Amino acid sequence: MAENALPKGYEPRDVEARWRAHWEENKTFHAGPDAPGEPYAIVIPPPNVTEMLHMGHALNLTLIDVLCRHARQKGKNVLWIPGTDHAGIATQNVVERMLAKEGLGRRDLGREKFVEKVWEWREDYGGRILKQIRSLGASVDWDRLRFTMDEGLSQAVRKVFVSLYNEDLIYRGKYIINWCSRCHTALADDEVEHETSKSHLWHVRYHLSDRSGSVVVATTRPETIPGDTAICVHPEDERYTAFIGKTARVPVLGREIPIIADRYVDREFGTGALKVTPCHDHNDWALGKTHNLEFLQVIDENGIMMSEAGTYAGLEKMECRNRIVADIDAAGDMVLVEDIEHAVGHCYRCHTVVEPHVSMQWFVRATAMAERARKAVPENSATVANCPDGTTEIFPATWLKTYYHWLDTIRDWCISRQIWWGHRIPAWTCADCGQLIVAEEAPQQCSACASARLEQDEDVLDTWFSSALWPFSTMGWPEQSKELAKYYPTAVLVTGFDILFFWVARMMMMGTHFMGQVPFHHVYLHALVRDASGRKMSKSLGNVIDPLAMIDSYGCDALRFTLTSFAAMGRDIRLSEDRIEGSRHFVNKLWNAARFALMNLPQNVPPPVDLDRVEGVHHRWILHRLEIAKEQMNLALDGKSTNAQGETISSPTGAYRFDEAAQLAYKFLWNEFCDWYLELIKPDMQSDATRQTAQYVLWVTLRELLTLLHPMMPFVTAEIWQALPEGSGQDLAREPYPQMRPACVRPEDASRMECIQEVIVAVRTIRAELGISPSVRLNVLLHPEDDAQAQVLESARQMILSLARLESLRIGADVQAPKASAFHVVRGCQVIVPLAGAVDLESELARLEKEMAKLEKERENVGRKLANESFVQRAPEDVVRKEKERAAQLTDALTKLSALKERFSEAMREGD
RNA sequence: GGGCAGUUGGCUCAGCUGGUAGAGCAUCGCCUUCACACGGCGGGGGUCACAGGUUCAAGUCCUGUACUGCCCACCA
Repeated sequence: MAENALPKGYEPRDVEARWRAHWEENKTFHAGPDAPGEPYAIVIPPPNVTEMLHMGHALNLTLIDVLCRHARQKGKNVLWIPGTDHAGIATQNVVERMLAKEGLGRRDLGREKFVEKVWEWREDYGGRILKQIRSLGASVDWDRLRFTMDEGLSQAVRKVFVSLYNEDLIYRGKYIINWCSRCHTALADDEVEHETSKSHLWHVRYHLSDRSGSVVVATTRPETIPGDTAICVHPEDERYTAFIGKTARVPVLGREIPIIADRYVDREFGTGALKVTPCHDHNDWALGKTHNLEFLQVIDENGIMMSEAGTYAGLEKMECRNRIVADIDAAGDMVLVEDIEHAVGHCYRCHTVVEPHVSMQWFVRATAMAERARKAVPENSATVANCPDGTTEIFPATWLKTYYHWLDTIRDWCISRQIWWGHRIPAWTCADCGQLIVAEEAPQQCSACASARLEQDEDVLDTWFSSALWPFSTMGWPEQSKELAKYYPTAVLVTGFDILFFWVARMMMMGTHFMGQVPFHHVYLHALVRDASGRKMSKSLGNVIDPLAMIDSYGCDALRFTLTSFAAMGRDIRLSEDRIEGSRHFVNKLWNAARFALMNLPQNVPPPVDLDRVEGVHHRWILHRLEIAKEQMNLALDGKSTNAQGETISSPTGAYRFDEAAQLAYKFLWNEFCDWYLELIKPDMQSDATRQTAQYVLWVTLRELLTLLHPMMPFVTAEIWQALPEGSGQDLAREPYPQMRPACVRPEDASRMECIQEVIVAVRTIRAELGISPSVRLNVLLHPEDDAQAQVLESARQMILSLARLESLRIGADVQAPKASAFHVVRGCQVIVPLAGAVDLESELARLEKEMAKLEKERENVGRKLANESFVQRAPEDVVRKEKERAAQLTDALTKLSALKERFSEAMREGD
């Protein structure tokens, strides 16, 4: 025995720290366009610099890492670009909060100073998330770390802005947008989250100016009444047709407004009459435009009533609401106050209620770009031919419709933000002549009047504007870099479905427009991580499971394995700590299996034996199972594999089946390698005649098994690998995927081994159910079905003796079962366990009867099927054949068992 | 109002092209067997949400219902 040894317990903390450092120092994951291999690139979904690592990141990074490490094993040229997002509003909020503690506001500092502060903050804290990415073992290329505000990426942003402007795809204008009065900025439509909340529908009477009558309108926002510039009714609504063209007076304020008609009005809702406030409602804005109404702004960007609101000027809007409701009520014009539930928009960053607000903003004209992005994701392979930009496939395909729908109904994208942290809009206005100049670099003088008094636009761009360029801006665009030539389009984008619109769709739009090529071939959308009862993890609920704490308690591999095994497509992940603990047990199992192997392996590489012709049914079996595992792992991750005949086969369930990959690894390691193979070779290790073969097969199997597991659990596998003979000092992360060994695929041998296993299980079952102590060594008789089976069992004599814990084993057609024996029939082989006096015969009889009843029931089912003529006629031949075989098998087993039971009953009678 | 998922043992989930219901955890019994008690061996536990339909055969395909969750949406 060798002195190879691993410590008794696996200590993830030390091991992980060592490998993390090793991989980084050796630049193991550095990639470059000149290296060989088919390109395989992935860009990280850049976390916000402000963020701390949460389970969503952990899942995302783990899945990407599994793909990257697997692709590297397959000899691909793998580039994984890491980076972070400047996250405009979020980061500005964080720094503002920090300043607030010192009693400072951003305006106290001024723009320049404030932005400086943010950069300082980023210097101090921006590295946190990067460190946390490291702790997960993500195999990114750290030499290519990017930040959306890097000079290179900022240049890309300016270039894109200017090009789109010159193509008339970016324009500036005064429009109604979503305004967050807390963040003090415009928001894009999808940055507004709608939530239903309880409110009231106020029915307010508006008197006609000519005193001929009144119209009651229903509103959810009485505070906007001062901004009313019309009342709108449906043109065919008999209740109101007489009023159309007349004027009415705004309650309390008394201003005169027209009554107009538009088919937009829903006659069923409220009173069927609508007050129109063009400056404070999106719909009313549109109505105001078509009907050429007055635009009257009464609420300012801080949510305070403006001078146009008359007596209400200066009030906060909610206060105004209360006052105006009271005043209308006092005037006797509040007809009804209804309780309703309706959707109210909130800021996705700070959750403040969003106010429709009219202001000068920049927009991207989205329709044409959206159409191109849509076309690049064909519905089926038939339409692939018509895709000049290449194609992107979305996994799981259930998201396809959602993607289409969003692009089909897209509206122009508001890209300007009234904050200071971000890419400042490259547009200047001439203070003298008002000329607008859009340019990549600051112009020296006005292009129209040559004035030098140019003022840059105050706004910055939406954060998603720069992240939309991420797949190519990180590779050096607008330079025609070697990276772009080699790695673009990237292989796959892995991200959560929650940013399908924010990010994925916009990358598709920008990628197709500027590169003429989709940014990625595949999009894999993973689930959200929830808590054990399905709730979203949030600090306020206190149900957050911190990945770093989990890594600390259970090890990174345990966390990674848990996330991988949970990542079934199209389903949210309900994570609980005991699942992670369960995975730690798995990691530990591997560790201990490796310890056992090392105790039994020589110091050096064991002398090879010819695996294609290796003796020993258990060796042949494990090698067969190993081949299957290799194939299955490919199928699960790539969706395709090469089989023993060298043909390409594809998985019916497609690629990115992380859950399948994990389960496969789990079963192979635990249920096959540990439960059976390691036990089976223990006797081999005791004898010079068998040791060498066992050592070699063990060594090969363990090495390949480690390779298969490595993408999911890189640390523990790397640690074991370097302790193995020939692994010492080497890095598993650089090891290729094990070659297929077609000659080792031998289903007949696997079947023989299964027969042996079933015999062993039969003895164990008898022992357990009859309460025979494991320490009692049994004498067992086997009466095989035929000579071939006899030979198989004979060859496995040592294994059966060992695993079933036997004193002696007799195999033969001539064995005579003592009357007082326990029985089982396995594949036609009678398994006979003679019972010593101490055993309770009654319980054996009960056990036997239970067993027979089970078989009897099954035989009935099968019999019924075969008796059904239409089954025999219509079912496929091999299904019928299988059923017939099964029937014969059951009959045989029952015949044998009832004969044995007869003898057994005799024994009991004699015993009495 | 539209769209999309989900509903399988106590819990969390697999189940591909329809052919005798699986796993992990939990549970019960036995076991300190020289890799592992973070372990070993064996057992118990499911009318696959409900109702129809297609089929020789349905957890698996079709239709409908119920419940849960998510996304989208400018009915004030």
